[in-house]
Amino acid sequence: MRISQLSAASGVPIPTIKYYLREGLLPQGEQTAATRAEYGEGHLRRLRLIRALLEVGRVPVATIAKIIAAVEDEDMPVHTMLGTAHYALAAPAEPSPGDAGHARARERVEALVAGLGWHVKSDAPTRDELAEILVRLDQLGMPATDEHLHDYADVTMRLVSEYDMALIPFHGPRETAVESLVIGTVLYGKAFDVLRRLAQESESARILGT
Amino acid sequence: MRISQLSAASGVPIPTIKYYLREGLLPQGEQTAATRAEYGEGHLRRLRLIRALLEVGRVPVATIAKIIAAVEDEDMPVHTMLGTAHYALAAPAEPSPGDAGHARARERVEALVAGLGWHVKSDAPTRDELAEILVRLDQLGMPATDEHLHDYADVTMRLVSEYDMALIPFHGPRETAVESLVIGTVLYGKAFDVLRRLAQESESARILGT
DNA sequence: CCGCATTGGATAGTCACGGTATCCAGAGCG
DNA sequence: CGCTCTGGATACCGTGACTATCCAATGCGG
Repeated sequence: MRISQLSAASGVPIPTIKYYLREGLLPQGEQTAATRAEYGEGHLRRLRLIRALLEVGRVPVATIAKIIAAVEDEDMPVHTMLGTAHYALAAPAEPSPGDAGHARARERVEALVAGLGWHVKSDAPTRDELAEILVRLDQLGMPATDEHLHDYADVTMRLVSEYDMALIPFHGPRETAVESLVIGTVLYGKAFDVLRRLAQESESARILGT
Repeated sequence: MRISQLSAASGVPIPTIKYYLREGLLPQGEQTAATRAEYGEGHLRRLRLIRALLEVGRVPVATIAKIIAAVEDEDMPVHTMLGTAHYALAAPAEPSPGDAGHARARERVEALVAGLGWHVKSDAPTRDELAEILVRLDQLGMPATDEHLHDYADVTMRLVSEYDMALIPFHGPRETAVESLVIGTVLYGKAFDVLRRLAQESESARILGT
């Protein structure tokens, strides 16, 4: 498959494919001559993953590049690779950590994670991310209660272990494992978000009786 | 409170506050002289809301402006205002709707919503948003099962009605109602997302035995 | 075997977004 | 009475994700 066919099959313009090649999101095609390269099914599949992450997940190109780099580093053990990919998907750290409110919120997060018995690294950026949200909710006068958080967390864990993680072939090829993880995190995460908004509309309509 | 104090109290630079005033995110202060205006608690509160939506929710400035405009249009009934605000938070429509895959996915969404007995307007953008995600999952070879979607939906509805909607003062002042709705949608939505990623890390660690 | 479209590769330009920076003239405070 | 602050207007900037242009080397169709 030449680049024009890859473009036609994926719906992605040629200049954009070249851009992805430059940024390392797509592996180079197999060179057949100085000015000719061949692309395969893997490229098409990768392209679909990239577009889904960009358009549905709004994941920055630079973040996708980091994940791809981890996949392609054959020396990296699978669990390290998955951890790298996972953390890359966290929201970039806000400048806020450093004040007193954040430190207090951070402690609430520690207590929550410990209380649930979850195995989360103590330097996981996700912890700060959650703490930051708690700070904002406090500032806005709608603090989250411990009960609320616990209930959310319990439900989340059940769904994650029942569906999302069950789909991941941890012991298959590196690329497939990371693909499943990323799809589980980003696309199913988004699906959940949309379902939430659908449920909100429905409840709102019911309450207001429209 | 003058603009410099508002800036100091909120941590938002003066030029940025002026920018928000220009964009209509923040109401004008009360003019006390040709070159002097007074800002109040409401402005500070509004600023905190704006920053939370921007920084945590990554909601575009233009979207926030639309929501504010609906709040300030006193002629608009509360349920219309809430609907406007809610739809503004949906992801901007992708160019994809129009092909066969999307139409089929859209039918699955109709069936799901109908099966759940939810009251969601038939032209809600949220429906297309969910359909689009289903299309991507199919293309990526990880289609969502009906059981999966149903389970996600049931859980979501329980949490939404038990917590998110319970917090909204539907019959209070317009501004407060929309604020609660938006916070419920955006900030709690984000909190859920982060909890999901925490749960995934924990499960992944458990399975890989690290 | 020739000519013109296609290819890979490199470089530069574009557009949207969310701010920043600069300027200005009129207050007001010390 | 001068120095700072204010509101208002306009112009500029940095990032991110492309998109356009050029170029020389193919290579296929006739």
